[in-house]
Amino acid sequence: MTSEKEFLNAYRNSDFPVPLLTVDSVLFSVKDASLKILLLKRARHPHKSRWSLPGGFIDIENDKTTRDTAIRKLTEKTQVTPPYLEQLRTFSGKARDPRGWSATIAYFALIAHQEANAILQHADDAQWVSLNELENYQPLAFDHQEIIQSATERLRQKALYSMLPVFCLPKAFTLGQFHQVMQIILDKSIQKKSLYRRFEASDMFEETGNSLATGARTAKLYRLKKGVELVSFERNLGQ
Amino acid sequence: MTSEKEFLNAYRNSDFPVPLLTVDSVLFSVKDASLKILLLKRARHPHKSRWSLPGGFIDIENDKTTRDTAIRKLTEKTQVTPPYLEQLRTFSGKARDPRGWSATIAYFALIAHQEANAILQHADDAQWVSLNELENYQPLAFDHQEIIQSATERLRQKALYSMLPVFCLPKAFTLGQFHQVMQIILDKSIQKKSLYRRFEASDMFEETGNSLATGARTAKLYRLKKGVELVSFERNLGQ
DNA sequence: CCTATAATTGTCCCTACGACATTTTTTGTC
DNA sequence: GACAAAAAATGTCGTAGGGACAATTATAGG
Repeated sequence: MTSEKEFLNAYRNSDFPVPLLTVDSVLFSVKDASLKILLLKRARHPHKSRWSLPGGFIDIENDKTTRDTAIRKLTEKTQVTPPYLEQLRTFSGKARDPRGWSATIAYFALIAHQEANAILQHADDAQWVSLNELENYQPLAFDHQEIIQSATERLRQKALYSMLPVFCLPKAFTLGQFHQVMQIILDKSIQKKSLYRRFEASDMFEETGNSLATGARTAKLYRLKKGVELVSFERNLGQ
Repeated sequence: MTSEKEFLNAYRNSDFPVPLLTVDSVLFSVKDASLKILLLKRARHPHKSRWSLPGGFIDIENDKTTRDTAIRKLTEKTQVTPPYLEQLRTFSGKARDPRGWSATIAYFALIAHQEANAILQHADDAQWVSLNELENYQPLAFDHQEIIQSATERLRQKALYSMLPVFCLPKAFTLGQFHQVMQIILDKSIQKKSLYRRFEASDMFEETGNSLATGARTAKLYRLKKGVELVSFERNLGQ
């Protein structure tokens, strides 16, 4: 009968074959009136030079959790940490990676493209790709097509019952901008009045005091209140 | 410049330290008027003899995906595959397992306790534990407490906008039983009328033709229609 | 046949969203 | 400086669907 201490001393992780484990993120943003995601051109095998999601292996020394991995990989490219990041789910299987049985923990994130544009502007191995133009980037690496599909569904679902899309806007934004972003993400028209009612009911925002000339009459600017949680509503928007 | 083929031939998974990867499931059922989960007493190190969720390592040879792993581990104990199984999320980190950096892909499942009782009856290392009595089983192995917490929240949330709890009932069931199960899971009273309206609107069920004497008037028995999907409603139930 | 009890159905209320009209505010033009 | 244009912001009313609870049935057991 061995003690737990003895057991742990004798334990070798690699005594049997283990799956590969990675982390990948779908970073969403709204730009030029369409919903886009960040894609990177793979510099290495496998699937070299295919387009892929930002991600990679866990750094066991430095990543406390896979959330850290996701943030680290996103920050490498954008230089900023996205204001919203949530785990989607894990995709696994024998066939999804030619190196062998693997699993990837997928995250999805939102950011205002203005805040993530620094280097991306001139990189030809990193690009904001509209979901409608994904077909021009096929085949994507691994099962990233499926991950993107799944993340998009989740984003749309959440947009129906929360204010999630504000994280695609800059720190200060107008209701009009929010309305637009919401419509772009959901890909359908939304009643302004319904949205504004929720906006106020959520109690997540405050006026900055300034306003913005969007063309005609100026619009009040709002920002997230400090430390608020994302509120969920009891009903979904829209038809 | 190496080709992908050459790269793959040279590739060794274990050239750098990798995390442990496991799969764990929270199997829910309703029994004796309370929501219970299946716990197993660990037979081995680490955390030997603590109570834990059913789960374990992926069998790279035989599991096509982690869903297979979850089912395999659940079936070992209950001899039946649960009628509902969904991925929750992955829990990871340096500290959650004394063997080292690890991740577990958590699933949650529902089953009618009547259908999973065969062996469990007399096993003293497997037990249906009410969520209210979890404190008597502490400390649970690893971070299983947190996983259970998270799974319970998800189950409750889904119960508010779907018929999910029917999977805790036998193949044929009455509306009264469904109402009870719903109330037990949500831990609050639910309007019968609202539930029945949804039940019909979902169009997921059909009468079996039989009825059941529950005491006074007999109640019609229903069953899931073949091949239906779980319907989601636009609003949440209840205050 | 009568009664108790649970199953099932009926009604009316209330809330939050949909549709769309109206008013307000600002910029720019002549 | 008055007016037109356009988006911002607000008002109003209809409606769907859940909440509350009352009313009606169907059975088992005397």
